[in-house]
Amino acid sequence: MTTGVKARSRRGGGRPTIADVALKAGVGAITVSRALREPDRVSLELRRQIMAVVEELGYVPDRNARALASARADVIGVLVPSLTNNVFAEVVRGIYDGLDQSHLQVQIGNTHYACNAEEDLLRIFLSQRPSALIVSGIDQSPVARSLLERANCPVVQIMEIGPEPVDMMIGFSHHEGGKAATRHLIEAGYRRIAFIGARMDPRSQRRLAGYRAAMEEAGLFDERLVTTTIRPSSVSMGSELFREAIARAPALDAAFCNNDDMALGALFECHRQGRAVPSDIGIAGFNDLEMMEVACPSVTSLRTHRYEIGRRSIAMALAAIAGHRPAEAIVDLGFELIVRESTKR
Amino acid sequence: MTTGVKARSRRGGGRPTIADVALKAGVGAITVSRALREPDRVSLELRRQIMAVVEELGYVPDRNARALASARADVIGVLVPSLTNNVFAEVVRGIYDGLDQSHLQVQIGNTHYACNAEEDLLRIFLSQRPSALIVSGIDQSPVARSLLERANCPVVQIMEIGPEPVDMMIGFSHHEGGKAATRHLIEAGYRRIAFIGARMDPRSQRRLAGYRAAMEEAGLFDERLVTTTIRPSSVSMGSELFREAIARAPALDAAFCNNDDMALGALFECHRQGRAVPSDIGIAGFNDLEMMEVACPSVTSLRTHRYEIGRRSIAMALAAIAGHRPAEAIVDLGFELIVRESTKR
DNA sequence: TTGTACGCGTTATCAA
DNA sequence: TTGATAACGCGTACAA
Repeated sequence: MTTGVKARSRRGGGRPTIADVALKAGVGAITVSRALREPDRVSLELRRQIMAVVEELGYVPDRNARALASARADVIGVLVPSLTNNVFAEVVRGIYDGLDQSHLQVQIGNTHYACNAEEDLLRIFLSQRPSALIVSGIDQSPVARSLLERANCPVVQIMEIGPEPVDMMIGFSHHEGGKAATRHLIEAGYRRIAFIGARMDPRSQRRLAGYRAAMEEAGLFDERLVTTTIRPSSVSMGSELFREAIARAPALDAAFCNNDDMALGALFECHRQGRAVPSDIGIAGFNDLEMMEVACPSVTSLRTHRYEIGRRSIAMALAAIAGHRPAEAIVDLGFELIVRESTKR
Repeated sequence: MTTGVKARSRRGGGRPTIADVALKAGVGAITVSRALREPDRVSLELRRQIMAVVEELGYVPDRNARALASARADVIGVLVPSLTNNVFAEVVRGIYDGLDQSHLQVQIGNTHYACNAEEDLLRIFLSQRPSALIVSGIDQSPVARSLLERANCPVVQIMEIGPEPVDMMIGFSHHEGGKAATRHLIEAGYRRIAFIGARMDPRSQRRLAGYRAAMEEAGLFDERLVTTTIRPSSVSMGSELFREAIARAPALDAAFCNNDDMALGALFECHRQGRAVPSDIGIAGFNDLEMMEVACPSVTSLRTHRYEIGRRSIAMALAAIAGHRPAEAIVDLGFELIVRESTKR
């Protein structure tokens, strides 16, 4: 017997180990390891032999042992502020799709829009030595940012772009988006255009800033047109804030909502109050969820490429893991204004 | 020196290890380990001493090493068929909330409603030796079921209940739900009640069966009233299938939709076609998403306790991990019919 | 291309 | 209550 392999007695639950496979295949453990991870470096004959034994024994590599030995877990940590928010649900879908047949796994962390939760999750992720990290937004706390900078793995910030990436970035400008939607309402002939926003996380704040810039540019800005809350956004919150907005500014003739759920709520509220959309009130949303197209009337919205962001963020991470730095560290995917019935005055 | 601890040179990235802490605190490595995991078994004095060093060095236990040594990862694997589906997004939210301050982590796997993906993900999860598994539905493939039975950890099946749990179960009867919603439409005076369903996964199939049972019971069943597709459900698909349904059965006077997105799509389509809801057409959905309440008209739906399911499934898993088997292996959370304007004829 | 020796950081076991 | 020793299962470094 030329191999020094021996099957030891087990502490754990009898699962076959690499040593069992090696023994049965008559090769060294390391050859089994290579046959699985870098098949090209093992002769065809041995490889086949090994794979047969792997099948026969139902051998599955132990990820924990692998991670310990290589000081790197085959995990990509993903931090999102919400999973019930359709937008992030689609980002996550893009991430899973972009992963495709990679051997890596995604681990989702939900920060609930709280930066201390973000720091905690980051620490937990880092304790696993992830292969890469994907985080939402660009407003990390100083602590979180410092953790990311010392993460010793590729980092992709998604959904937004800004001047100082930790590493890589892919998203779009929420400020420009807010400005574009507002300008469209102005060009459509609306004048008393309200901003309605819930949650008001940093991205919504920037949309509001874009709205404000466009309104001031046109000499139309009025504080009373802005109605916001930090409470979570939802369809019913859209209805509620629309009622508030009308109370504050009875003459308003349009509403730019910080997302599509809110826009839908505003639309329903208009129905209920007998206000015609778009003739009495124009409505524009943000993100362009699938239902905006089919609503009655259909709702103007700013399409954001969130699925694409998810997909490409993973691609960037995988490339970086493989050692290929992207030509551009910052990718602006932009947005697209989709004009529909709700703003055709 | 009474301790045999020595700090070795590092291959990994210089993170402090338990040996560093032990050395500095003048104790054995195992004592540090215990101080962190079972503080009660370490004297107060040593514990304080150790914790101070932990703080000072910023020591974080390596999860991979811990998992390897204990043959158990502090991970709960969760398998859901979708994340963009609001229902599962809320289940997942409940799961995260139920986890609370537990040291365990959740790892989400998305099966995309495909049972081969379920098997693959199960294998990946099992290769980590998870502390527990939570899986959606009760229709696992024989292979998946066998993997679960040999998983050697608590298993919770969620969203449905059935006769033969792998281990534990929490959910409700989709058959009864479908029956209850349909009976309500019948009692409200509707006769030509269509069933409109997309995706038609096993749970939707059972809703359909419940619909059929109620219709046959009332002598109202007609094949032509059923319109389904395996394509994914969405608001626009609701509109599309409603048009199909009307083409197949022009005299239909109500629609029971297999979920709320579909119901909303049907509602919008009625608006577009000038059909009054609820007088011309009654509409009922399933799940009772938040927006059903605020839609115009508000939409009748069957409220399901999906957040609660997530929350309690984790509680059951945590209890089982701690060795406390529940009194009842099967928990039926039921549902609640919420009657609103859309079916008030 | 293949194998040997050893380290990865922690916990289980058993002894003190 | 505490510690020495030996796993845990695999990958790295280096040698053959």
